[in-house]
Amino acid sequence: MMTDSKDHLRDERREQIKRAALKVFAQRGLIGTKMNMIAREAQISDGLSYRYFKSKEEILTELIKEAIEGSNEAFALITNMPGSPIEKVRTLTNEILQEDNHHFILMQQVMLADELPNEVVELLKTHDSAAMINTLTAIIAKGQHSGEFVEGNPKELAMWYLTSLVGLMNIQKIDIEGYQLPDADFMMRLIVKPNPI
Amino acid sequence: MMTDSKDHLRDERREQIKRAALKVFAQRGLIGTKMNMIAREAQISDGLSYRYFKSKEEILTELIKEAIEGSNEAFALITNMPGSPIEKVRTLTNEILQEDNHHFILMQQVMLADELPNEVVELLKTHDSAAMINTLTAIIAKGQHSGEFVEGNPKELAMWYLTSLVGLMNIQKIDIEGYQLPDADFMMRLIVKPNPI
Amino acid sequence: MMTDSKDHLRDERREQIKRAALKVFAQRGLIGTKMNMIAREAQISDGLSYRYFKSKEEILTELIKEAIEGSNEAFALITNMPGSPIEKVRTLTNEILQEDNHHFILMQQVMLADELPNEVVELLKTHDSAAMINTLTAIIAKGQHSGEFVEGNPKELAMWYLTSLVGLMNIQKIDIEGYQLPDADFMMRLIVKPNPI
Amino acid sequence: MMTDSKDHLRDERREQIKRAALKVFAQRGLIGTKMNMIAREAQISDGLSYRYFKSKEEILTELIKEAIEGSNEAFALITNMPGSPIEKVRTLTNEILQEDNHHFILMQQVMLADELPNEVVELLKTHDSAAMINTLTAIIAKGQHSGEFVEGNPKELAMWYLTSLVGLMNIQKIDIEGYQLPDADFMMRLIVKPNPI
DNA sequence: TATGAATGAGGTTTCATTCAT
DNA sequence: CATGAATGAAACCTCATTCAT
Repeated sequence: MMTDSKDHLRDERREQIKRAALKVFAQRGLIGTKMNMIAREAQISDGLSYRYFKSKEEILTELIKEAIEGSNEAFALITNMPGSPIEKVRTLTNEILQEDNHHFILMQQVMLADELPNEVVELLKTHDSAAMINTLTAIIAKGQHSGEFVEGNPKELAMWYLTSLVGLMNIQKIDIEGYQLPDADFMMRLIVKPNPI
Repeated sequence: MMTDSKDHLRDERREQIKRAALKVFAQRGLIGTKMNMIAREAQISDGLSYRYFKSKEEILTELIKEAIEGSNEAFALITNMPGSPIEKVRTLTNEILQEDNHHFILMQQVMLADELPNEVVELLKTHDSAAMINTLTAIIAKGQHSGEFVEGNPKELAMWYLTSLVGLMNIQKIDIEGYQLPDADFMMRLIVKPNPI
Repeated sequence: MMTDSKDHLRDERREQIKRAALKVFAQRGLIGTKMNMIAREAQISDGLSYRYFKSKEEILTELIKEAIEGSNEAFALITNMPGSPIEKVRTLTNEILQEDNHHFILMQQVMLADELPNEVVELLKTHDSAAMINTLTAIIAKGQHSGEFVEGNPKELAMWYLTSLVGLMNIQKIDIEGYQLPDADFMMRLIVKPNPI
Repeated sequence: MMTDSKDHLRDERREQIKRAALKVFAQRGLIGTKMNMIAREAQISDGLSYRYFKSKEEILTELIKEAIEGSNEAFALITNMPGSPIEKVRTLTNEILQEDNHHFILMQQVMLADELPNEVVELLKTHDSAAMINTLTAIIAKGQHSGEFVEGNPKELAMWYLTSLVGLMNIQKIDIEGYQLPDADFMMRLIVKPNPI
């Protein structure tokens, strides 16, 4: 039907705008991102975004919804996957350390911001960053039992590991000659017990 | 004397405003920081900052000047101090991991920003973030020779270590129940060769 | 009595401030004049003017009152003085062309301004710049009869002469190397019939 | 073509804003002119000027550029034109005494101002108000030789004549019932030797 | 639907006025 | 009385949003 085609086109546009917005939000921050930057990145005119989104706020809200979903999925994945704690942490780490993973940066910016749209605040309650930490805490505790992970308060280890990882993602935006992200095993040295030879 | 007392008061005020501004800049970013936030944080009226600083830009510029000096000092310190590479890295790490160390966060924001005041751009040329990395690279290379540090491209290790550390500082602003920064030795697991038992 | 001495001191201060204000108003215009400029010119602190005048507006109002009085006096003088029309115009011209005659410049600025304090507006009604022109018109008409002045509509001649003169006063503020005001006889060439030889 | 039409519209708007600004600057002075006055005069919203000019300063700078060009042209004109000194001065005088000639008033305000944008200061160096005076001085000297002009220091005569003329332009803004500018020959009485009969 | 010009609320800065010392 | 630091309303400027084409 006609409508389907129309809807399809409309969805394409929305995705195009969201992709552009995510990139700019991640690079410039929530306030540093101007609507005309999003428009330029999406190669559309200044006014067009408003046919697809009510406001800058709405774009942000949708992006955060996706980010939360992505994050929840990532944690569901490692909760449910088979394998040793080390393998689970490696999977999670690789998930986060993707070159084009802007969602985690966005989440971080959102958590740092203080004046958020109400709807975003509501969304964040469904996310409970503590849940992420608790999941990882459980895995680490298990790994400690099996002797794979270093000793220490598992919750603290989880928080330190996650914040290091997310911080690293954030910092990668700085333009340093020849910089590339480390691989998962480098970061995992923080919590994995060294191989006794 | 009168003059001394006046000058003293003036300097106190300037410091008060800079302290407030540093805190807000670190939390909200360069653009996200509004002058009225600085004023509120410093508990003064909106207009008063302008008796002490020509503009928001001038406040930022002074803060960055201090941040660069602090960073340069930290690296000079570990370059000149006696001791093993491990001890040097531990000193540097502790220097960075101070609860109230907003300067590194500010530096990071400055390096991420795209439209900086000219004077700040000039200042940054005197800083050369590469210098920081090179200093650490040399120490790591030496530590690799003496077997203290893990193998791998020393420059890459330096960059990864520094960005993890700075990212961690940045992320600590997020309000997580019971979160405190890790100590130096936790982070140093990233590059220090484990003690063979 | 004590009070007399106090009042005397108070009046001195008021004069000092008014002198300073007149100078600055004439140089910088009504809006261009900042209260701190007046204070600096009067060599007093920023706040002190407010012990002697309710506001910037009040200072201006008093200055204009004086300017109007001065202008009225000048015209009364030439109306009543004995002598030929030429001598009367010369007296008036010299009155205006005084190096330190800021009052005429102030009057002009006031007449150009559009947002004036109400009280000033009231004052201006007592001045009626037309009165000045009418006085001069009468003198010129008389001088035309006696053959001293050039032909033409006497009112127009009066307006042109006065505006040239006042404009000249205004322009003298421009810093031109070696500039000094012309004397009365130069300006009077505009309306005085040349001496037949 | 599309682009041409767009550019054309843009230029029209810029001209509209400049016209409005010139009128207001001439009437209210550099500091007395508020952006909202320009907007109201141009019948546009407060923010729109900023799509066409970076700042109030830029508007002023462009206007001054034009004023300087106009002034330079006027003096080039009389330098190069054939004719007697009297005819040259008449041409110049008529050039200045145009009802809608706000440029000379603007120039005067600029020369009176004390805090000018840097670029304007640079521009003024290309203008050298002394050049204007020197040009006129030369013409007057020549006219004195041929007996057309009155005796006296030609440079002084030039300065007095010009300042009277410009001051007159400035003063015309005052709203006097039935006032109109004099013609060139009236003003030229200041320096032209009277016709002996 | 798509454009980009236009609007106006909000952030930055200035300065008349007040107030603690 | 005198000072100059402090205040806050108003001016300059930016940018999210609307609207004419």
